Amino acid sequence: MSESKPARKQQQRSIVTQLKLLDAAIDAFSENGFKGTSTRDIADRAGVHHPLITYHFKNKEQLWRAAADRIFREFNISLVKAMAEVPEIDPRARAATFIRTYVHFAHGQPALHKIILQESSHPTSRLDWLIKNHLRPLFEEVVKSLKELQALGVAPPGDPALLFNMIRVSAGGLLALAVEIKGTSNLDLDSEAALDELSEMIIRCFLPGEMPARH
Amino acid sequence: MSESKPARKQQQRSIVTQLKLLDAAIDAFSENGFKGTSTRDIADRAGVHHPLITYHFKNKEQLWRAAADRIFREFNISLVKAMAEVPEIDPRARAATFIRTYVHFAHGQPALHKIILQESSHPTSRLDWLIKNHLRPLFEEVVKSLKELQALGVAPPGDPALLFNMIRVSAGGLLALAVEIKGTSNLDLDSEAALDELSEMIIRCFLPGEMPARH
DNA sequence: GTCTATAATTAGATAGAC
DNA sequence: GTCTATCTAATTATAGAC
Repeated sequence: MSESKPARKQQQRSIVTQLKLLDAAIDAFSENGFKGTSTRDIADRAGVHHPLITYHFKNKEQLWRAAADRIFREFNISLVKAMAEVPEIDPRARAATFIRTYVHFAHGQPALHKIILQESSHPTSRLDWLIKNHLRPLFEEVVKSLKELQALGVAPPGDPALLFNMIRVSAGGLLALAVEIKGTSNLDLDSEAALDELSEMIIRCFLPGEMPARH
Repeated sequence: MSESKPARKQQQRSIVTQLKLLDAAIDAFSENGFKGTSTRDIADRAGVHHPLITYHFKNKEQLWRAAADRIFREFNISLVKAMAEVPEIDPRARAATFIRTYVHFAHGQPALHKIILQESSHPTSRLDWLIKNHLRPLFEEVVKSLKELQALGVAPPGDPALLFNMIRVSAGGLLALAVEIKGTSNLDLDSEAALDELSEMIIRCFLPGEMPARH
C-alpha cells in the first residue's frame, strides 16, 4: 500500500506539533493565565506558526482544555501507579504515599496547581469545566480515605473537606510559590531532599496519630 | 484666602479618583494578573476615563505597585492593631492571634494572597520588588516567633521557613481558592463560623503542643 | 483635573496558496 | 499539513483641547 506510508508520516508530524503546542500552552497558561497569554506566545514557545493553533485545536479555549486534560491525565497515571504498590489495609501508608506522589508530581509539573490557581481567581466557565471533569472526581475519592483516617485517630478532627484542602495547598500550593519562597525564605524547593522534607512535614502536621494496632 | 478653597476641592477629587482606581486595580490584577488586565478594564471598573491612569500613576506598572502598597499597608495596620492586644509573654497566643488575623484579613481582602500568586507564577521584576518591600520584612519577623515556638515544643520540628509557608498557604492560599473549593468541596468559606473553623484547624495542625507551665 | 482623538502595537481568527 | 497574508478588534500610551 504505497499511499498509507505518507499518510502515517503526516499523522506522526501532526501529533508532534500538537504535543509541542500542548506543552507550550501549559507553560504559558500557568505563567500568565488564560487572559494573559496570547496564542502567538504559545505558538512561538512551541516553535510553530500561530495559525496552526486554530488548525489543531479550533481556538484558544479548546487548546486550554486540551492542555488541562493532559496535565490531569498524567497526574492520574502517576497516582494510580503509586497507589497500586501500597497495601489496601494500611490507610495511613496510603495517605502518606498519596502526599509524597502529589508533592513530587507537583514539583515536576507545577502547572497542576498553577492552572487551578489561575482559573480560581474568579468564576469562569473554564473553572466549572475543571471542577466537573477533574477536581470533583479526585476530591470525592480522597476525602473518603481522609474520613477513615479521622475515625482511626490518625488525622486531626474537623471538617474533612477543610483538612483535604489544607493538605492540598501545603503541597501543590506551596510548590506553586517556589519562585517567591526562594526569594523571601531563601528555601530551595528544587532538590529531592527538600521535597522529601516537605512531604514528611505535611505528614507530620496532618497525620500526627499512629495507626492503632490491629487485633 | 479665596484661592485655597477650589485648590483643596480639586485635591479631594483627585484623591477619590486615585482610591477608586486603586481598588479597581486590586480587583482586576488579582483576577487576571498583570499581563491579563488592561488599563481600560481598570478604568471601567473605577468608572473613570482611562487616560486618567497615566495622569495619576504614570503607567500600568506604577499603578500595580501602588495597588500592592495599599494592600500590604492595610494588612500591616490590621496586624499591628491585633498583636498589640496580646501579651508579649505568651508566644502561642500571639501566634494564634496572628493566624486568626491573617485568615480574617485574607477573607476580606483575598487580593493579599492572589497578587502574590499571580506574580509568583514566574520570575518578574514586580515579584522582586514585592519580596524586597513587603514579603521579606514580614517573613523575617514571623519566622523568629516560629523558631521560639518550636523550641518550646508548641510547633512541630522541622525547617521553620517551611513551616511558615505551610501555615501561610493553609490560610491565605486556601482562601484564594474559595471559588474553586465551593465548587469541588461544597465548602462555603464566606461565613464567620467557617473562618473560625479554618483558623482553629490551622492552630490545631501547626501548633499542636501546649505551652509549658512557667515556674 | 478632565476629556477627545489618535498613534503604534498586539490580539484572535480566517482565507486561500502551496 | 503548512505557510503567508490579512481582517477586525483591543491594547498601552500620548498629544492637546477645554
